[in-house]
Amino acid sequence: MTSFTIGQLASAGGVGVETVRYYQRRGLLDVPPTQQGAGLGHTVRRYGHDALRKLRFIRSAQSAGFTLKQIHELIGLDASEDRERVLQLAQARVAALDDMIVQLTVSRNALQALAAECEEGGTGPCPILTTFEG
Amino acid sequence: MTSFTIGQLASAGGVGVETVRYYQRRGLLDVPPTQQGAGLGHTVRRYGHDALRKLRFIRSAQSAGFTLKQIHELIGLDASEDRERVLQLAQARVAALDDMIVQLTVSRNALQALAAECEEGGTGPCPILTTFEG
DNA sequence: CTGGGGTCCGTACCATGGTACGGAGTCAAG
DNA sequence: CTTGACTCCGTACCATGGTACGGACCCCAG
Repeated sequence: MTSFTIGQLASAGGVGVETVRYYQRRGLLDVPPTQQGAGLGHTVRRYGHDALRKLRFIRSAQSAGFTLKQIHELIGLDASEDRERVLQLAQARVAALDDMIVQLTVSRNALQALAAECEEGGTGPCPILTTFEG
Repeated sequence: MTSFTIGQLASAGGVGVETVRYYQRRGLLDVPPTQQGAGLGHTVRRYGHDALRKLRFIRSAQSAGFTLKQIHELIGLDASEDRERVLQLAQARVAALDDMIVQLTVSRNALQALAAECEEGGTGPCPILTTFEG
């Protein structure tokens, strides 16, 4: 399959059609021209692998904590010469991710302690509020 | 200081006054009675350490990825006998946090690789889109 | 006794990231 | 040649987590 309809693109990217259209509105994905000349009177838009790559990139970058706005910038920066800016964004995000990872790990351990206490203990309340102190 | 005004409570908790009021609307924090009998005609509400503890709990639980809705439930569960439910919530969140930590770590490393490539490399574009493939 | 700063309360507004809806068109199968 | 699935497009709506605004009140300092 060398090209997709929007529905195929969406499911290949693991999102809904409406989400693809939303990304188009946000300028994250291109809206390809309708194919009208090629023999059959298509009015449907068709997407190539580049679109799928971009869509997957968006999802990955999102899971790295970039906002759609930042992803928009990243896409513009891809294939640009502005290594400074890319470096800046990447480093800032690495630092933010490091902080988040530490924070989440702390929380995770606190919660696990709570779970352990809650599991083995006899009756009476679990001290949820105190879980996050200290 | 044995009691706070809303402004003092807010800044002790590291949030804005409006945020405290928002939490009250959501049912996460109690709205104390106005103190009218005690000599002076206060119409201002006063908050104790319990309120501050709860506020701090909310912020911590938020950073553990709980939504305000879930935090609402957690507060209700604190001091309850429903160890089952607490355990369930805690374990689910630990699992979710483990996933997130893994995911963020992957992203972090990908970004650091991008940064490294972008830093040392000569001229030409940084391959941002390909950073998140594989 | 006049400010200025705080509180109280309701209501409105905001950004983010979607999700849903409705009408119109098109295409392929039965 | 109809039916069902899909597309196109604009517009509306949603949840989450706040933030801002405006009028009224109150208290303390100058």
